[in-house]
Amino acid sequence: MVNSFFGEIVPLPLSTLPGFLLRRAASAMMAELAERLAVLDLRVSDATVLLLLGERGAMTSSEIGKALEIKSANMVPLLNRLAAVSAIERRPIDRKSQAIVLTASGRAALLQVQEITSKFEDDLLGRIPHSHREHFVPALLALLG
Amino acid sequence: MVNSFFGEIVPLPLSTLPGFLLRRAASAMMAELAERLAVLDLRVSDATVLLLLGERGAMTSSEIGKALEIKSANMVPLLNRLAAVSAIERRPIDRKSQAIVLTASGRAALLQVQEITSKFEDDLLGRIPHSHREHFVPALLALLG
DNA sequence: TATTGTTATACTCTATAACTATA
DNA sequence: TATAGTTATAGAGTATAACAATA
Repeated sequence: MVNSFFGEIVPLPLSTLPGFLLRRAASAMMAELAERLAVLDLRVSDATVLLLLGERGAMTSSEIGKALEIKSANMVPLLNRLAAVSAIERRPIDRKSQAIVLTASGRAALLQVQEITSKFEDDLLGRIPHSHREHFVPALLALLG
Repeated sequence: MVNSFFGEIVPLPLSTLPGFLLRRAASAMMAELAERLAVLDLRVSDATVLLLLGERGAMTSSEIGKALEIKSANMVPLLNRLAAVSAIERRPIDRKSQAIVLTASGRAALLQVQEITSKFEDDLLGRIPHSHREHFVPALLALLG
């Protein structure tokens, strides 16, 4: 046995702290989602923008940023990545604002993102026992309330 | 009304996705905890190490890293920060390993950390309606299972 | 005057590679 | 040979400040 100068390593330290568990669960979930989206060469944030545009239709960069809590300065490289693979286009609205719209290729990518994320969300919920499952989303919504 | 070229901004986009909500909730929670711990000039990860040492007693750096899922390379600056404020000491076990132990000052800091985190965890759970509250930790544990 | 989009920059967290000294 | 601790470094997310152009 290695690595036990001071006793056994228990699997989950600080496991009475909901905040600690919440952080761990989110971190593990994000890592798994990132891995699944990697086959599309998309980051989680990239895929989230595609999903948002699919849900809402065309939006400006600042609208996307407000919806997803991404600072406008950080929207620039994100949209540049999506534009670099021709998933989105910037179309002038006036001389100040521009619409971010999905291209045909972007809509095709969105379909794949939707397939991956809906499977992922099913798997995620599926790991929660039935008796607790229906309480999970309401609890998260309450925390965000 | 500003910022609505393309319609109303709804508060929570993609709100049917548990993974998205989990990420948001964890992010908001971490930001709030970081803010509360800032009065002690401690980062969340620093405070977590103090809590772990308080729970387990002396541990090696690699043991702490394994318990908290922190790579050994990233433990170095973390422990350096705690040592810089004299919260911990490195005590040689043999010529290869060293025990990380709380100093008197570290134990005093731990008491303040415990006060802040227990209040924080109470507040966190308190935001979840009674009918869902008891299901929250079991659901998170299931996700981490 | 406030907002949009942008550039530059910096900090935090996390990850890998490589190294030494030792078990 | 495997482990402990360390250094250096890089990627990713996130934050602020400042700016030009426009509403």
